[in-house]
Amino acid sequence: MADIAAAAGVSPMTVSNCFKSPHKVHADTRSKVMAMAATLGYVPNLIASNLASGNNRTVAALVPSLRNSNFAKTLEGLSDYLRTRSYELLLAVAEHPELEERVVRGLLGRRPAGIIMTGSAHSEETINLIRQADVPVVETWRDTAPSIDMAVGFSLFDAARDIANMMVGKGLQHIGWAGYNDPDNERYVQRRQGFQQAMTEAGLRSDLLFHTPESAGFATGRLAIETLTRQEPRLQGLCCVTDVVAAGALFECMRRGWRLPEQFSVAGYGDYEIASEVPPGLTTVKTNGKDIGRAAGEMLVQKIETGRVDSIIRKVPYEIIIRHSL
Amino acid sequence: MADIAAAAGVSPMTVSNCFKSPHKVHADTRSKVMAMAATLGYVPNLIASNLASGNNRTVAALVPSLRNSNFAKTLEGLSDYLRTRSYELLLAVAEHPELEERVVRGLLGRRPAGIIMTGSAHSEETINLIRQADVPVVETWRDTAPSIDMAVGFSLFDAARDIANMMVGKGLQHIGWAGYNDPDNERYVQRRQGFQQAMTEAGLRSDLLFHTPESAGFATGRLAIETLTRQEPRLQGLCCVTDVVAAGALFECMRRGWRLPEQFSVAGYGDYEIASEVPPGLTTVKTNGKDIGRAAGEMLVQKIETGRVDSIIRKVPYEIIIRHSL
DNA sequence: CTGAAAGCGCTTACAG
DNA sequence: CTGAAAGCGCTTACAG
Repeated sequence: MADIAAAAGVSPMTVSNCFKSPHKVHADTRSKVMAMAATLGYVPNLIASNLASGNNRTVAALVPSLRNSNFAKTLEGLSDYLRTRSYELLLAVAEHPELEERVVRGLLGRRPAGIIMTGSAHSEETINLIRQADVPVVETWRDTAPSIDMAVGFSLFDAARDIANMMVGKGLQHIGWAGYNDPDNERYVQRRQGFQQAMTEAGLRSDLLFHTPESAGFATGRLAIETLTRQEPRLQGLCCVTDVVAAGALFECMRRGWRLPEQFSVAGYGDYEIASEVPPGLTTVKTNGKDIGRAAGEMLVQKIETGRVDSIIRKVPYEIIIRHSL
Repeated sequence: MADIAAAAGVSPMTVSNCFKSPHKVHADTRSKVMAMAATLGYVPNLIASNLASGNNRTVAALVPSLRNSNFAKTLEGLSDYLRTRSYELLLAVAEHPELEERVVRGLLGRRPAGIIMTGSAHSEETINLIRQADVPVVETWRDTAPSIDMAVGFSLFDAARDIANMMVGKGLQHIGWAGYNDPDNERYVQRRQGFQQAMTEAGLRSDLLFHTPESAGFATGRLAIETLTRQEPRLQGLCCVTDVVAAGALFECMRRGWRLPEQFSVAGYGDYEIASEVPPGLTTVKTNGKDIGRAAGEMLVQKIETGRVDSIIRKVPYEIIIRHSL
């Protein structure tokens, strides 16, 4: 900045004003300064600006994984919104909860204006660390009382119960669950509980459960059919924790030559792209990750800029998409 | 920092040393300072540190999309590596090339120690902007001469030619291509050209091409079969720009009751999870996005810290995975 | 081993 | 409309 001030024959203060409050400076000097800045390829140093002004237009996001397309969509929705508000995104991926504290410490050191957290249970230390930093936080994919500050999402429990109820409504009597067995992941636990609730309410067995680690992906659906049909040969349908698992189940049905939905029913979760393309089309819960990301950005920026927010919890709708697997 | 210096009865300089060069300070004063820091919940302000020391442990990454699982994997590999080296990741998603310059300006303002760019053609302005900033840059998913500084990837052309050659080797005479028609995306163009090269070398038609926008996803495979079989009823195989397209083609084959590979062959690209699960198993090119991300991180950090790098271009291997679709 | 001085590149709050 | 002074929270390069 000093360079361009010298080159343009003005004070650094005037250069600063050209960028921050252009109306405060005479058009002639402004154009001289801007021309100089352009030829020197000057880009204002935002970190010096942050330090001096005390406001940092960056938002930190903590996600457990980028593989998960829900989180990828959330991040895209967030990123799109932040760009419109000229905030930058500082991203940290912490697969293991043990890494979390160290990672959060790294983020906090950059003094972000706000933090977005996604999924997973958070440790006591992490939560304390963030509380002490006294920075706005929104937890995504959550509609229950936020553990720190704000939350945005929908009830995973309700969504799973709704689609399981659809299976009950079709008259199925023997319905299994194919899920992932990560106990740290409360989102998976909530879905399974929603399924079980629906079964219990209908007076059906709620213990036809099959779980694998999340890494199994498509294979989970196949293995669930193999295992649960041995356990209950009258099995008529499978309710799945994600569309990936459901697609795996559908592939297994194809291999076995089962006709859907006459001989067997499958329900998914997520409405991923594959849901509409895999024959015969997957009936599933549509969850809008991008909307969650945008809503999280809106809440966070509102809190950062005004100090308050309309509501501590924001709900984003989900819907059941009916196709032909059920 | 001043607070904890006062509370511990030492100078700010000593507090700074406790964090940066713990060996330089007496164990007793150090433990007193650290205890004070812990009770006050002090996290060093890295942005002030950056400004004073002139080195900023953050790396900026520019990606066109997070939906693309190749890029998500690259980012994960990069993020994992950067964490081990205590660098933070500043992420920007710029779908449209027009946004690129503005986004890059935002990143540069944060004075990152290095930049990772992914995919897409970059505009002249963007390239000049980055050159002027004089910061190390690695372009990923590219094995040709870097447009700015360094590159890591493999030949998308070679990989596509190799798998197309496998189809030729099976004796197929009428082979089509199903791709995406984004001319800005040189990665898609290179794959199509690899396919065409193989066809030309084998003396076969290289003009059985079908394209849709990338957003069509699975549908592209289905539409390609519908369109190309009308154009060439003897069509025996389809070479696809990604596994998603190939899976869409496979679903269409199932709907038509075609047996693979006897009646029809399909080749994919990417070895996504779906490739191994969709019946009858997709023969495809395995590309390791995570390795590319890690290699990009290694090159960049080496350049940042030593000022030089072993090689300006690094190749990451790909391989053909043989299953039953071909 | 400890700390006083100067400065990183900006901005805030003024005075002219 | 323009700019001199002081300061953001650290670090560098020293002196003690």
